[in-house]
Amino acid sequence: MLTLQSLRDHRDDVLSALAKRHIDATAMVDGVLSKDAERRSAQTELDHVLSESNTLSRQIGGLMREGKKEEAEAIKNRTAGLKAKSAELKEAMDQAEAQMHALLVQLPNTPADAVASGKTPEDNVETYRNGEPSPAGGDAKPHWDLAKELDLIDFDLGAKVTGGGFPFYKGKGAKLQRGLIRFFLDRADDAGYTEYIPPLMINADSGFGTGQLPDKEGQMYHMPEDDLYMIPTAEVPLTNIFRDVVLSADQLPQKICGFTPCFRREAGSYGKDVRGLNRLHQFDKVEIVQVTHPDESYGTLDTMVEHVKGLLEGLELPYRILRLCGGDMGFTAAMTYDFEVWSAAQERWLEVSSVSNFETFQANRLKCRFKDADGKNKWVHTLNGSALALPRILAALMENHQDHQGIRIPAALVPFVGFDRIDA
RNA sequence: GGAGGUUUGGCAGAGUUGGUCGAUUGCACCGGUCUUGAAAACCGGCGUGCCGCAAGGUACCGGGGGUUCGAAUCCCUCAGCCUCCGCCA
Repeated sequence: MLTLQSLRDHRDDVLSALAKRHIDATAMVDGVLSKDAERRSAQTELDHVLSESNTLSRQIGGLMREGKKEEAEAIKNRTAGLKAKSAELKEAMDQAEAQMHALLVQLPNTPADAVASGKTPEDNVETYRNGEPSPAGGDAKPHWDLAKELDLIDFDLGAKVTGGGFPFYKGKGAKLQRGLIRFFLDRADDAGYTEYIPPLMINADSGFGTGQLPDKEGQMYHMPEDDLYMIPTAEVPLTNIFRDVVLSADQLPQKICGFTPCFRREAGSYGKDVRGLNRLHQFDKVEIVQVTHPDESYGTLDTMVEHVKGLLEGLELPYRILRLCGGDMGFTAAMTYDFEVWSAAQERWLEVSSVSNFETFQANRLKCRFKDADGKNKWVHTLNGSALALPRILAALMENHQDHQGIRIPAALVPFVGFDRIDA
């Protein structure tokens, strides 16, 4: 959530930044500001009334102790009006505050300066490319065919046992999955990230902290009995570690990572984009998260991008990096780099990672601050990235490293999976 | 799931016959005196949000609600933690 302070101090800058998302937030921002002004004036008045009634209460206390009951009673009568008045003002203040908050949570993050204006994925800016997308090879097979022929993944069985989008991985398919997880975790460990195994369900407060709630509850599986949500990404439990926390400056940066399954309802998805491993309700992912000093976050974003590059190069996959334009960026991000791997068999780019800086947007929701050199508590910056999500990587490995006999395992991965080929 | 206990500022830990308690004290931390330097000792400071140019005011003693002129202290409710019992991987 944007900080109230930023709206108060830099209203016009906020509006022009949000314009890069192609939304006109003028009405909402001005609504926030007017509700805020309303709240403040109610509070000022309320504080005066409370001050007066506190004074009277103290007088009554004094008189009671001295046994001057009648004088005390006389003062008591004067408090009734103050009480009614303060209740009224409190109500007005709370209401203005609630209305202000309701508007504020609807505003997406302001894109960073370097983020391009733009509406669609076509407006994203390619910042790096490694390897060239090969032309469609005539006999390159999509991973869903390979998965069946080599008996690595059983989609139908998943559909029977659970439903569409919940595949079974089996045999070498399962081992490949397990090896990839270890490969990603070991690389994160080497890069200094502390590994966590977090809970797979989160409460509503955590959902709010990272921005899934309100409004996006439809994307998460919800257990109404206990009012818990299945995590859509490890970002949620990992980042919420820092909810309601004040860090000391020397505790920054915090670098943590974790492997979890992720659960997404993906309501509204359809068509070829959801074929095979392209879009699942349950998938595995290793997530990296950093909490940094505000001055450091963009440097950190770059190091996280470099980390993911290293993973893809280890897997020998052709990829490109896009800096998302305002219109294509998620609600909570100030800047996002997407990694896409080329699949000749599907003749398209597959998004395999997303690395973002949220600046203070999540910190403000999480109430995560650090104590600065001047002794003041200030918002931290939070960042995260997939490093990496499994299914599309698996798809890309199968599709890019297929030959006529089967699938070749890249050298860097062999120690983790225990074999160097998958053949029929 | 049942019974009981408990929840106070970074930590420890007072305060529950309601009344100058936002809160004693110790530790930690910051500044100063002393010292060649450090330690010790001594002096001072030391929670957070909001309103206010400031002085200052106001709110917060797990969350929410209530009683009262007045609540950390009483009542209701929810949650966390601990102990015992039950059930169970």
